[in-house]
Amino acid sequence: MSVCLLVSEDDPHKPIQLHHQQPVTLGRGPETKIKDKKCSREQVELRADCNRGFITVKQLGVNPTNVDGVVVGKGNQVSVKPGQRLYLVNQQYPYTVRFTEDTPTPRSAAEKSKPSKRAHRMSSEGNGEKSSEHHRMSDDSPPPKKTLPSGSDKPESAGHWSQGLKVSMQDPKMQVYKDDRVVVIKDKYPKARYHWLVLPWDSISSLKALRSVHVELLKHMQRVGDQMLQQCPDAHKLRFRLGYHAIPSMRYRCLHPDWLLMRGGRGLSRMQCLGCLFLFSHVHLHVISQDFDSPCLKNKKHWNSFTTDYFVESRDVIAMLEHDGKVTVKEGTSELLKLPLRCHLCRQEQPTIPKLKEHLKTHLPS
DNA sequence: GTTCTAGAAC
DNA sequence: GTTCTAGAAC
Repeated sequence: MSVCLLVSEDDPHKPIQLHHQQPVTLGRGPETKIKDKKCSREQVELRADCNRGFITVKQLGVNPTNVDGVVVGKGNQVSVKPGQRLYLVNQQYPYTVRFTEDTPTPRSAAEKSKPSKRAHRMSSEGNGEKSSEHHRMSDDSPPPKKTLPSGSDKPESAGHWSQGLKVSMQDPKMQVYKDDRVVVIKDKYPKARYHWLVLPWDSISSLKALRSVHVELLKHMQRVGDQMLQQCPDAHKLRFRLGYHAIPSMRYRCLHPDWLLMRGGRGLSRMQCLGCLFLFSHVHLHVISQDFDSPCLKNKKHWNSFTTDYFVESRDVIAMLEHDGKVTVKEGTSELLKLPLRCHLCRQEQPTIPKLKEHLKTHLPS
């Protein structure tokens, strides 16, 4: 496993080593050589995710900690990746993070005993939870733990400012399946009788970001999707499709409560907060029954995103990746969302959504 | 008058 | 992504 180094930019002291998922509190003191009273002795809590290559920074002190000029805010938490600059307090004391291969430095007892493997969760978030080790699907798990609906896991604090896909995927109540690589959740707004999302723990921002190295993961996602059908009581009478939206639809929206303060007049839109952007941009496989019998299917965009080439079959994505090493999305794909409403089964055009819904009933299995 | 959509706001 | 709503369509 790699290690994380926090490198001081202006008054160089030895880089501070952060171990995977071990919280470290930093502030005024001999370790940073910061004497500025504006900086609390416990200014920030840092936690590195050495597998994914970022750290989370929680501001503990009263005065502002910044990441690239954006205020974190007391009690809030953001992620910092290599290339970003963390200012401990008041735009001063810049640090960057670097991930390097393991050094001979003695490792913690917790880490010594285990082989290097991926972690199975995103960084922990939230309201001052001290440790999530007990319910993290941890590195030292015996062979991939595969579970169907698990009520036993302790819910992880969702964090007061983030919501959406990431929270759903980490909330055990939402999970219908999980293993060491993926988690399956029910879509919060299902567009059919059965609508699951298969999400990799490793965040991939969009189809564009996929490369050959992802082939195995995508094949696994498809297998897991197929597994969902096998345990679906209506699988024999409903048709299903497994695929991706050509352009990711899960929007990332900054939900920091003090977003206005963070903007600091820099014109940062709610859609551009780096911490949130990272958390919300996430490729997901739709496993959806073809009845489209759902009150959540409300408009043309919903319909066309599942019934035109905007919806790319999982096997096509995998084939493209194997053949070309990447996935290309045809120009004009977003225009497909505006096409007239056409029944996916008999191709009959329907004037409105309510009429389409009436029509779909004629195709439902008796 | 009601139904429905598209676009803005979130 | 959802919700809200003005105004188009009927």
